[in-house]
Amino acid sequence: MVNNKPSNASPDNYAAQVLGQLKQDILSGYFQPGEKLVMSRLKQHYQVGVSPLREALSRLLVEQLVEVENQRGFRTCPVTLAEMLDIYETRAHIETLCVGLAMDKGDDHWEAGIVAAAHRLKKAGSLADKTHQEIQAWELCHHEFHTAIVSGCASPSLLQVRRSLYERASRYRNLWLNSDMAEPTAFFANNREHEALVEAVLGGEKAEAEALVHQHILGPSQTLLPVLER
Amino acid sequence: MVNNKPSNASPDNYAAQVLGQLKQDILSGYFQPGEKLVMSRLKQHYQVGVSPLREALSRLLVEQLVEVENQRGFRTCPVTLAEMLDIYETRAHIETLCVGLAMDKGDDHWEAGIVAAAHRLKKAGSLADKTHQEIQAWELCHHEFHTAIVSGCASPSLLQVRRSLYERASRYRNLWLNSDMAEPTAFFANNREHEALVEAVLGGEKAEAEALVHQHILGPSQTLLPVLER
DNA sequence: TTAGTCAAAAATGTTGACATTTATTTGGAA
DNA sequence: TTCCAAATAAATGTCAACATTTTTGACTAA
Repeated sequence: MVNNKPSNASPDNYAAQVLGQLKQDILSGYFQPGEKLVMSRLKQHYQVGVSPLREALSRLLVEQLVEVENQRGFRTCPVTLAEMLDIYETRAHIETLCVGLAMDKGDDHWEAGIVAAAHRLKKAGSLADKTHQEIQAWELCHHEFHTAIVSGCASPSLLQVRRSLYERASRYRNLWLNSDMAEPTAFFANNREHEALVEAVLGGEKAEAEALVHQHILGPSQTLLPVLER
Repeated sequence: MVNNKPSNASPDNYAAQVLGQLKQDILSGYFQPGEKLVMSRLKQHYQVGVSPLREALSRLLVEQLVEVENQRGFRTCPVTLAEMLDIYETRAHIETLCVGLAMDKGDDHWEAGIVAAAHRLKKAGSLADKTHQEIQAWELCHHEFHTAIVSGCASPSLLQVRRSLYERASRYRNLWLNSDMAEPTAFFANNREHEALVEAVLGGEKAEAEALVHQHILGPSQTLLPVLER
């Protein structure tokens, strides 16, 4: 457990701590799709006992990153083309819904947040010739940009749905980024799309904004196809 | 654990078994909102040990039915007016989205399923003068009716979102049903609404169907207000 | 080479014990 | 009566041990 013994100074018990690590290792591709998660190996790798591991895996079960079979233990969920397409389509619908509601409810403060996030995204530069780490950093900035836009929908339950779907989609994105066929600039939109979206959102052109964001989310799924077809 | 020892004949371990019971007891109101879930008492009540209980509670954590604080254990999530309204609004949006997509994608087989479910709902009769058990049975039939309609959207991830929200909303509905102010006929729509919805869906009137179902889901939330305001 | 059986090894899921933390109670001082 | 500190009781989270189940490997027969 990286010698990070739970104490009063730490708000997380072992289960909560190892959850983050397990999730990261699944989403990043360290554990392969369908891989058996053997307790003895996890114990060694994460330096934590069976009970906290089982608790963390129980949470990942609900988040659909692992599956379990009685007496046969846990394994990472498989990845499939059908699921990837489904997740991306659902994400596009949800994002569109969020943007529309945000535009209905948003105020000046919300608009300022968008402008700031758009600025940061622009400063994050182009994706050409970036390392894997840099691409992940860029994507974080990109995600925060979109999060700023949808934050105006002011619906905790809807935003939670959005977060969960984003996470599940990130596994597919990483699977592709880790492959030898990844070309980041083919997946991630250039800055013109972002500017057009900001313009539509701030200009109150709801139908335009919705169409733009729907395509913005759904479009890149086509790029992921090849990694799931072989 | 009702002497139901896990065996090869049973696909569920203790954690999976007690999960169902715990969830039922939270959603039905046996555990009050904000109630501390004390392990020693749960052990006695469910006749199962700490580990399976913690695993089950870890799953309920993700499903937002319980919350946890390190070293202070688990407790049921509070219920709030704001959350109830948010959940119902999100449900209305999601249901509308599902219906719209189902109408885009549905086929004859899907339509037959709707007609059959509508028939069963009609045979389930009126809600006047029904016992608590009978109301729950009616609601199950009602839910299956709506599920038949949305099933045509053919999106597993979107339907999972729908199921999760329905579950969270059911806690609020039960809270109200258990109160001394419940009048079921005030909450549950009469059969005319259902017939109108079926007519719009099967007639391909998408905008009409979407408007009807949106109101159908969102409307009853007003009835729940009083139980959360005191 | 394939299929089946059996034994050994590995893995799973659970329990009771226990160190630690939190909550409650008791007693004393102001 | 209220507040605070200390003691006690209760609760939490984790672990090693272990019964049970599954998997693997070896062997034999066809």
